[in-house]
Amino acid sequence: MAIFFNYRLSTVDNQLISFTEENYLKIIYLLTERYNGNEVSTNQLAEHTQTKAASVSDMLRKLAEKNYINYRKYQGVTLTEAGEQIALGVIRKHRLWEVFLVEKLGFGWDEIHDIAEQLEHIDSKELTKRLDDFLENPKFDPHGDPIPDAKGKMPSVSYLKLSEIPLNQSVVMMGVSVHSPAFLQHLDKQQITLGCDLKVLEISDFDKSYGLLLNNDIRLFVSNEVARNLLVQVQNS
Amino acid sequence: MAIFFNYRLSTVDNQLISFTEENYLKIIYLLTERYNGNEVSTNQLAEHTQTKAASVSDMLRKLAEKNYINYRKYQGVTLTEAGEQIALGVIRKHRLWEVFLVEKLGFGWDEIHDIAEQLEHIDSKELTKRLDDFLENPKFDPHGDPIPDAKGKMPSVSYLKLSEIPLNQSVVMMGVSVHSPAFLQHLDKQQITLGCDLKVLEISDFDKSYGLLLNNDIRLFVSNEVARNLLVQVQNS
DNA sequence: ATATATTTTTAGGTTAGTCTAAAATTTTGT
DNA sequence: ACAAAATTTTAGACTAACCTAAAAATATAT
Repeated sequence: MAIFFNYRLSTVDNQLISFTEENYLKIIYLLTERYNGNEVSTNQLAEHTQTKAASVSDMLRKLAEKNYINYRKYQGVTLTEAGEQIALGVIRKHRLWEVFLVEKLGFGWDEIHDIAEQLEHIDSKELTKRLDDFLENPKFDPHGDPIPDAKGKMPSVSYLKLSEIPLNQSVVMMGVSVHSPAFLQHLDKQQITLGCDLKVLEISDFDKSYGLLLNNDIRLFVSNEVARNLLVQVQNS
Repeated sequence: MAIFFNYRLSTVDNQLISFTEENYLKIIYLLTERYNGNEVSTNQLAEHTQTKAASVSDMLRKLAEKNYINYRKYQGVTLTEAGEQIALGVIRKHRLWEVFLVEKLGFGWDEIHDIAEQLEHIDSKELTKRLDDFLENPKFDPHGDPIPDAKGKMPSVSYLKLSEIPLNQSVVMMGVSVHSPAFLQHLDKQQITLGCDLKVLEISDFDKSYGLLLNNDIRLFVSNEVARNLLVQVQNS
């Protein structure tokens, strides 16, 4: 009765949990967050897990049995406290490894997602702790996403979309709501980086694109789609 | 037909290969090395994979079909060139991550094995390359084992057991042939570390234990078993 | 040299996580 | 408000990797 190395003990309840289960819980957390706490649907999960709805249904039954999710048939799911703790543990590891990849190994922010998807499942409390210290306890990952703390608490952030900011209001770029390499590389090309200063000077009547002032210096236009996926904060005095 | 994340493309032949298959190939490599190129038996593999002989037989059939091993029923196995390349890739990652854990995160050499067993399966050529550079291209891991190069070549080393060294011959401690935490901690307590100087002053008639001079300074006795598992090299002039 | 012991393989079964096809439920549009 | 469309679940199958029990092959010991 060998215990496979893709099974590990959850820190929450000492049950065995697999890579696959961890992945589902992580995705449920992120989708719940994205849709303001609403239930996540089977089809959404199928899309994000790259499987079929039927497979998701099976897994939801299993996760519900283990009390990681609240599940009423046909009504979508939310995480229980136990499920959320597991999800946050995985997300913490994912984001810490992303910091490692960028800060220590010199990867670009567009290259790290797939590697972090693997590293997030490495199971060692001590490793996570030491990695966190080695990185000097970062609070945000290279995309500006907050890193949950060791106790399983996600810091709350209050970012706004650039598209919601009034004209001529100076803001700081804090994050992105899309992580695709194409989007991130597109930002790189225009030197839009985390921490840069942005000001919306105009919104074009023609195509709703945004005329920006970057770092009080450079004028450029970005598409409406870009503006909706840039997360910013008003200058803290 | 989702492709699981515990399957990845082998660099050798573009076939899909699982964690489990990688593990078998790694273990076959290490056992073949330990027993001077002799075939590895089903029972040996069962012991090291923590499974039953019947399960090993199944896997051997599968690995033989994929041409990773040379397998004649009842006669044990050796690796093919393709199998060896995969094994060396895994061992390279294992040993690089061990260096990382000790040199960058401050783990003890007795604490790293289980974590490296997980990290060795992370699949990213670029990550391995950058990690290697970050660690300044180490040639040996924290136990003194040589690290295969990126081309899949294992450096040859010529270590001798301390138990094979003539009396009063000064040698340098280069490695250990057992990696158990208990053994490594035992060495720590006596300050026997990689790179230290050793000289056998006497072998006790009473219990065949070894009287040593450590760093031309400290006298101590170690058991015969310890002496047989210390790998050393005669001072290179 | 042959009987006995050991090792290895085969046969038949289990579980996790996937699939397709069909049935059940919910949502949408008029 | 009900028919049609969309979503979700169930039923039945498949594969990888494991298991136990039994059969086959090899090694050992007198």
